[in-house]
Amino acid sequence: MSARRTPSSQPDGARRRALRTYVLLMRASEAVTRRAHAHLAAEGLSLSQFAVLEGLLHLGPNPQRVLAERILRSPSNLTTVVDHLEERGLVERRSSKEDRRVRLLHLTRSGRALIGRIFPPHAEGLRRELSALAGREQDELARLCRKLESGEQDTQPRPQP
Amino acid sequence: MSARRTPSSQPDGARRRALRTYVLLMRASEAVTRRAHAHLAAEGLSLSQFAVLEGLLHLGPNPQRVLAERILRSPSNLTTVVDHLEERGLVERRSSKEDRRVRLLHLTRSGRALIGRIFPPHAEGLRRELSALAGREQDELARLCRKLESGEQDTQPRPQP
DNA sequence: GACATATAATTCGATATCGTAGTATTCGAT
DNA sequence: ATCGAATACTACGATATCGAATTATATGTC
Repeated sequence: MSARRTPSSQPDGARRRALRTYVLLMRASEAVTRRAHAHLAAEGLSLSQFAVLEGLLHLGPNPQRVLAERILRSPSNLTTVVDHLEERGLVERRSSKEDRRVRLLHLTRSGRALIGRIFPPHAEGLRRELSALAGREQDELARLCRKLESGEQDTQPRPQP
Repeated sequence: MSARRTPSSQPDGARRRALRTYVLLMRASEAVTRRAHAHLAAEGLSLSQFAVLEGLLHLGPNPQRVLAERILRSPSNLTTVVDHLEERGLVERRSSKEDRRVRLLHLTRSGRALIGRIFPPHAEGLRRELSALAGREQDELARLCRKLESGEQDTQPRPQP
């Protein structure tokens, strides 16, 4: 490969564009997150607490590690979050018989009732937020986000001067 | 009830699409953020501390309120973050003469040196992250994110049964 | 079977983060 | 000039969040 594909040697323009795109990505995700989760305060649930309950609702009982990965938080954070959920009687830790290192998280009856009650309006709120985009735009956004997350980059690591 | 514009009565499909799009949006923004800010640990800077320094570098001295809005954090959080930056001698609070409620934040000499040193490689790291997308794709992502942030929604607030 | 390594969860210490309440100051209406 | 509302910041208490170290258990190698 030799033919330059773009009128390159504009690393500065590329940086500016990347910076602008990144700022907008952050603002969008934070704005949607805040608006979509405003209703949680009324239940005394944090975002992470809600996400754990939601995960258990849709995945069934699972080790904390799995939930941590799903909600993009560290294992030590999950310990804290689950402590609080357990104090409120919304989840239970049960030791796994197959692997005794693992504590399987279960929804209690009351936890299931809570998340069952608040998840549908939550999903509706997200639908309303995302309705700023047409269906095709949402799909395009999803496609671009997948590429960004997987992070297949430009392999050339910049020429060292 | 009038002419239906889409083969509607598929609120569930719309919800599922919104949920999927939202999850991917969050995963992309968190993945890029984590990778792009990994270098901050070496400087002992948190993401917010870095963002405040960066804001001061590019905006000049400003009230904490302005920085708080810029980095999407609460005023009370800014107090904490600035406390730590001030302890390290990276920023200074100076009372404004025009409005004595305001504490203008300034970079100190050492703060300016630090952010001046680490910002360029940071911008380069972001460029590399975003290079997973072509320039036009970045612009399209930016456009979609702007629409999402401003949040012009479907005005119809769902029929109340 | 013993042992090094890997994994799941916890503990600990530090900072982040928010909401509420409080203080100082400014602004607007009278 | 005064007073009520708004604004900028801080104080405080609670939870979130992380990284590093720790404990318990599992797994692979010899």
